[in-house]
Amino acid sequence: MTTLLEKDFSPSEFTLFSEILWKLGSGKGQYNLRENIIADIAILLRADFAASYIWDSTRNLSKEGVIWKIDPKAMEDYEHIWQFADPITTQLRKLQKPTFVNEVMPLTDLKKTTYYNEFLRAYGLYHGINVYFVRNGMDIGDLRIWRAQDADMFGEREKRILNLLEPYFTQALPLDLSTQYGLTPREQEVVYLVSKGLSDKEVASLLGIGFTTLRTHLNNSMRKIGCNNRTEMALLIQH
Amino acid sequence: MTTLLEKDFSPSEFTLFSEILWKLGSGKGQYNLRENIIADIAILLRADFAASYIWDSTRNLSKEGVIWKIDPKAMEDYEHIWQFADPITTQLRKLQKPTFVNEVMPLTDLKKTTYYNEFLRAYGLYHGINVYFVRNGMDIGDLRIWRAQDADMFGEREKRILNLLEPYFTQALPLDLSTQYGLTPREQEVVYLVSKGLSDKEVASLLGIGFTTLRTHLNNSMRKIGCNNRTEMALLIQH
DNA sequence: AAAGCAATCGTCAATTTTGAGGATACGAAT
DNA sequence: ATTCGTATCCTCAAAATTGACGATTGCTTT
Repeated sequence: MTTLLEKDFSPSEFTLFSEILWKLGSGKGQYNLRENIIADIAILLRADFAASYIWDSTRNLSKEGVIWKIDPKAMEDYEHIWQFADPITTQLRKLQKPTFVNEVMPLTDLKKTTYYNEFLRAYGLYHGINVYFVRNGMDIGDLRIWRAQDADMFGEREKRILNLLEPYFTQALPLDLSTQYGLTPREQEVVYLVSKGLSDKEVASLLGIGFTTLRTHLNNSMRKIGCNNRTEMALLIQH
Repeated sequence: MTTLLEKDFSPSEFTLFSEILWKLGSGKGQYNLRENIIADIAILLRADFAASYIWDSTRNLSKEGVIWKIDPKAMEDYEHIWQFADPITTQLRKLQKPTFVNEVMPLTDLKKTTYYNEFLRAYGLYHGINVYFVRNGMDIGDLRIWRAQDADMFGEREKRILNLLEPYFTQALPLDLSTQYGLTPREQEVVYLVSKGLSDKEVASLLGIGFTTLRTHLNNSMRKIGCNNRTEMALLIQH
């Protein structure tokens, strides 16, 4: 484990760091963990913008974006258009450790790309540091942190922090029920609600579908996940 | 939340602190959390001895002791004899915040007691700092940290650390099913196994009791705990 | 046009879980 | 000696869960 330096944190940053570790520990496997933590991470890294995606290896694309101080339109644009012309993410992902964007492509080269001129620059994303989390060979989420043009570049401090947090994230990020078990969107909703302790009838009425439909989804889900009963499933999903 | 000072930690202590927060978060509700964490806490507080008990308010005594570098005989003596002649614990518990032993009784006074001369001194427990964790008005566990006679007294550093950790502990320590819900020993076993995802039949055969007996225990437990179904119970127990 | 997938609804039967009673035996406490 | 709590077992019934099928619709991909 990388050792942080004492000067890496101000007292309030130290508290923030404690809170992040707490959230990563106690929110382990929690569905909206990335939403809950992205702002803290960004502030701790003294960043101006932050995003987090999950890589869907079956469809070869980034999905389920979570953003902080980034224009929601940017996320939409990225998910629909720009990720397919993104010249840096593929390489950054391969490294599987905190990496500056300029380590995989010098800024001078990046500036020549349409991706930079029409996407990154348009939304003020200038200095970048990314990290991709992998568990059992499966991508389970990433962090893409940016600073504005007038800010300093990210430095070793930010790498040290992300290195330290990396194993915590890797353990804490929830399974992606879609890519891990091949659950359809509807099946995921069903599994999520059942795993909260609701009865079949309650879930069916919550989702506004028939009881028999719910039973079909739940049967298929349990078979895919490989659980013998709903309690096992709840423990697996909620950790 | 108390803010730690940068100088409170060496780099390795900082790492240790991170690990403690991680354990408190990820081991939330875990049965043997105190065993898992007491050594880390003691080392972080630069202590020589450490113990942790749970207060049973129905019987008015400390139980389920967990110790670090303390003679097991000391724990036995304390649980059976000395806790009933302990002049400091009651007062320390009332304060419900990290407190030095000499804040509730000056060392000169303490030294006049049999408790000191025949118990504390016999086992080398000289400078003490205690903290008692309370959730929903229920005692859920404590920390009793000691240094030897030749060591320095605990100081504000240790108070700051314990103050910071206090809310984490309060959330992380498991419920005591006996004192919190009045579960009998057998009911606790049943609840624990059912909450692991086992079926009624499996639990019955594991415990070597009849199915109907198990059903009785489980019915009584669920009523006492106030859960609507076993999934809810599993989530509550296992977090 | 055909095949495949997701979401919906259905039946039928077996199994498990939950609820509401009551009963006996044993040991500890009053 | 009686009460109390714990553990054990019982019946009967209702409700919920699980398993194994099939079937339709609409949408996407080939």
